[in-house]
Amino acid sequence: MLIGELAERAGTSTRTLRYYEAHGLVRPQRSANGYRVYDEAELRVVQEIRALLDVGFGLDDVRPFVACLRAGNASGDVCPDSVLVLRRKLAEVDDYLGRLTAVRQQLRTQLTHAIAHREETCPRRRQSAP
Amino acid sequence: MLIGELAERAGTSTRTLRYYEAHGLVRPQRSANGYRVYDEAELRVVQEIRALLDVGFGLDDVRPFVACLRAGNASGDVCPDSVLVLRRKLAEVDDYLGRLTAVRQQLRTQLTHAIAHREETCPRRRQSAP
DNA sequence: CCTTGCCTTGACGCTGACGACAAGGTTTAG
DNA sequence: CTAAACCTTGTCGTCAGCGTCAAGGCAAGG
Repeated sequence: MLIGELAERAGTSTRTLRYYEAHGLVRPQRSANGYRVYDEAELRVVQEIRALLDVGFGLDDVRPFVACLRAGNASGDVCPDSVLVLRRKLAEVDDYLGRLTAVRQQLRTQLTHAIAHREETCPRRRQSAP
Repeated sequence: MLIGELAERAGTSTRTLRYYEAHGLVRPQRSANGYRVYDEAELRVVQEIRALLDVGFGLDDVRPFVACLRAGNASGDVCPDSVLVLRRKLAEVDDYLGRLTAVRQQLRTQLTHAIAHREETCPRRRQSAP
């Protein structure tokens, strides 16, 4: 399988696949003319990468999952290193959820405050709300 | 007040203040020698900008709030344009909260799945958990 | 032979909010 | 006279995950 086919089957671009390779996540063979040749297993790997990136992982976070897949596991998350990353990410998400909730609360407070002061002076505002 | 003093009082850098000016958020006068001269009101403006950026706003979002302050209002969020931005941001935050919650759920699922398959083959793993 | 359609490496662009420098002018204190 | 401590504009670097040319090689069909 050449890079174009893999890109299409994985729903990405060739640029993306070369980028992953440059970062050590995908290792194709090379044919005599220098073309990248991928085997079927790499499709799984690329799909795993895409799924994790979509969820908010970085390329560095993805490495253990790829290694886990390459080690012959059916899914990339059953290895200890992957679990560590999963735990860390879950903690990050929880933390971010907390801060985002606080932000949301502040926004609501500001909104109610703003609406309570609707009648105050505003720039170029002459119409009054019914 | 010169740029250094404002930066210190606002808890930012001079670079930041020049950046805000380049983006039309702060308008200092100039003294004879070309130095930027800020009046007291600009401190409030800069503080408003910082507060909003901390909460996740972009510089473009901040503009209506600054205009509102300049229009003589005690706080920057009481003007209609500011309220629009607040509403939009609240919606964005809500949306992001939803997706983040879904991600969190997926992470938890993956974790339990991974732990359930602890005994499977993993790269360089010889010790068994007690 | 020529075109089409793959593939290769290399290098710049993008987004946002600045940090970090460079090279120089001004003012004040000693 | 000079050093210190301000200030000015300008430009490049940062982080991430690519998009987007550019310039060229290789293979197959007409």
